[in-house]
Amino acid sequence: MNRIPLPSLRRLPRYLNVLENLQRQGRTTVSATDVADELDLKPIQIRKDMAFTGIVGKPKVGYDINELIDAIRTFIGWHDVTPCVLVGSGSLGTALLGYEGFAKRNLKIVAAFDIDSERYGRIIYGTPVFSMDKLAEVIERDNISMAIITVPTHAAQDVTNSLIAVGIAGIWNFSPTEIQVPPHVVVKRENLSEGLAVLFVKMRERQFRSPD
Amino acid sequence: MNRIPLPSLRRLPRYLNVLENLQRQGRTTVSATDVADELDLKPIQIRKDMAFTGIVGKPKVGYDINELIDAIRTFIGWHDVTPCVLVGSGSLGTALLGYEGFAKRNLKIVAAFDIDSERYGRIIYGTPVFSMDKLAEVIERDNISMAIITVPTHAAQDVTNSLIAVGIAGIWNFSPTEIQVPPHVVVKRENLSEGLAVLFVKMRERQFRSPD
DNA sequence: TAGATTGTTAATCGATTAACAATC
DNA sequence: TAGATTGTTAATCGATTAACAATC
Repeated sequence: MNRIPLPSLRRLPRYLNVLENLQRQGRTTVSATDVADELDLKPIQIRKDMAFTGIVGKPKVGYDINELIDAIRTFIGWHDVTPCVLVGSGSLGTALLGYEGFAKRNLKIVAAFDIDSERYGRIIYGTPVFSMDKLAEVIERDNISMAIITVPTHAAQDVTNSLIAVGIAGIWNFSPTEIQVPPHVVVKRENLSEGLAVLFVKMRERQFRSPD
Repeated sequence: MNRIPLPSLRRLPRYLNVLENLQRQGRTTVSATDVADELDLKPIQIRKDMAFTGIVGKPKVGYDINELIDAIRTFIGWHDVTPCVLVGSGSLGTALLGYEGFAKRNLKIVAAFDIDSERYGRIIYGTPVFSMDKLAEVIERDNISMAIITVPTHAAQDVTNSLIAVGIAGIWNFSPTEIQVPPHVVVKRENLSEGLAVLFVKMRERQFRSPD
């Protein structure tokens, strides 16, 4: 199977949400049309996307809902617990520490870090906050390969460098800065202003065009 | 000029960040190559994207940096102040109320709302929190057309319905739920699990492939 | 059995990249 | 002036959609 297209990959978690809702309602099978209706997409797109997870459906019946959920979770890597650290325990960092959705996806923030002595030593939503000089120790101890960055712009590159120095392989970057990393490190940007721009322009376009 | 492609639109705020940095350093002109190097993109893509904002550059010289910043900000709609409301003053809502980046883009959260009587009546980072039954009053008073939703999953659709009832045109949805809206309302989802899925799969792919 | 739904192969659509003439 | 950079037109690439045979 080929590498999954990025747009398809982004849709998988949405499918998962829909499927989990249906599962909770007691459904045992689901067709591409069922999912498509829920998300305003076309059934053919759902079938194509699902195929990347390796799931095989049954003509006339659809997909076994448990199998399908399992296939998506396995494909994304949400079946095993992934430990990670969070750097920057400000308001956004705190919000992420308290975000219940991560547990459902088996993401476990084992430790947070901050330079501010007012902040380290505390426990936020069950996660201990350490001073920055404990970073290497904790990451090595728990064999962590992923980090979340929620520090202010001016600190982002320094924090990134520290993380790279201790061997982090993936960074989820919530700071509104383009961090520079070597080619073997994966970065996912999460830049609020991108979403805001999309919303603004879509709203303007909606004003002047017929809604399709 | 045609409608801007979504990927191009998402890149504009990234260009803006780079340009503002260069402007702060005293630069007066910038070439597509300069921006491309900063973001690991190709110059031709930057030129194509910039053209959508209506900016015209000078061969050999590049773009006037002030003009270019202005063109992007005007195109997105970040030149005028946009007032909005935020519904759900939990940890994520609080983080957004404290996010300094919005001021730079002229987004002004004029009021927050919550059903919890422990929360309304307070002021968070300068923004007053009201009870939900004040929603219509505030939105009409300040002529608000945009809302941010940061409520838990189970409340998202109810809140959406209330917002639509009072005439909201655009919703920035941070709750991990697919909300249903009539066709004239624009929604921008901001679903953390999509980003997480992308990061996970990219990290796995990086392990098994040569880094290009 | 008949028809609904899958998965595959082909066609279309849209975004990115390349080529190059125009020009400050 | 010469060469670096723009903007346009064409080519390529990749994702979405359509068509349809296979089948539970």
